[in-house]
Amino acid sequence: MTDPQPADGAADARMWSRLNALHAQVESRLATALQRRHGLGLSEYRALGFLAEAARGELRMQDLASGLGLNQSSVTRLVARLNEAGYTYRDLCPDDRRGVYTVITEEGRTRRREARATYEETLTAALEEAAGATPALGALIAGARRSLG
Amino acid sequence: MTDPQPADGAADARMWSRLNALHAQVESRLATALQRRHGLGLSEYRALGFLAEAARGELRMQDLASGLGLNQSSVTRLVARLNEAGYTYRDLCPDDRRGVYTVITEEGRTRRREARATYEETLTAALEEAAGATPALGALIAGARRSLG
DNA sequence: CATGTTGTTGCATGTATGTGCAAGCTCTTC
DNA sequence: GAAGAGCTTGCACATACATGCAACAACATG
Repeated sequence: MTDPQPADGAADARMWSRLNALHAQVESRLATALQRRHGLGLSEYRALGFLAEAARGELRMQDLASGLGLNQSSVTRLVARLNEAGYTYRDLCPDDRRGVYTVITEEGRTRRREARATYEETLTAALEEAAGATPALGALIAGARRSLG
Repeated sequence: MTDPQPADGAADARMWSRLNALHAQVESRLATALQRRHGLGLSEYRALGFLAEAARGELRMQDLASGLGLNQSSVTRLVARLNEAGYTYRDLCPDDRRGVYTVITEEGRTRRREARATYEETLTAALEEAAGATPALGALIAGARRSLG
């Protein structure tokens, strides 16, 4: 089929600008809610999520980095914060002593479970609000739910 | 009409995660391209865009801040960088001496015009690539172009 | 084999930048 | 003046980039 809306630089820029505004607004609300209600940063919450869903609750730094879209040094410090909070601990890789596993603790799982409710409620509310405020965004969000939900 | 994909926390979270990955990847490519080819940060490029399209090429700090999604202090420093580069200059508000206008210079407009090509090409390329790599993202991007382009 | 060489991988650390928050300064308004 | 608005500055933090170190891998040489 022919593309009904072919790629166009200026149009893409306008579209991306809108998407950007939506992204910034939603992420900001998520960050504020998590920080205020659970003392967790957004990257920290997402890291706990990845760990909680990984096999045996552990991941190597590198896998965490790619999952979070952060670079390796950021993850080093992120995990240091999680360790200090008691949500994770380090475990050496037995077969490759260069490797380090970060393992989520029970306390970490609990924290994540609690925060998850906040995250999902805030997210849905923020999306609904944005959709209500701007019809075009409403269409976009509905489409995203259809294709990515 | 009934909503074909009603709001659902877990589904929204999955959707947002995907959107997030797309956002991070595209923004990162834009930032790298602008920095390497024009020595401009993403916020700086966007600030030049807002200024270039504003009436008389000038905006108050506050308006710039809300347009960029940054707070006042960040804009103070952002504008300081643009001023140092010669892309903007300050102009006092004649009727309210608390206010400060940031005005784009000819050099700033030129820089922005040059960088705009890079920005739009990189953006379209990144979107096409993401769309090609993940069918669901392709559908989302097509939908976004339809509703926001 | 054993050993040395070279290059790569996984992570940590130093440094710089961009940003947010809170306090402060100047100016306006009442 | 007192209160508030607009902007700047001091400080703290999260992140990116460059570098360093230790462990591994592949290969050559004896």
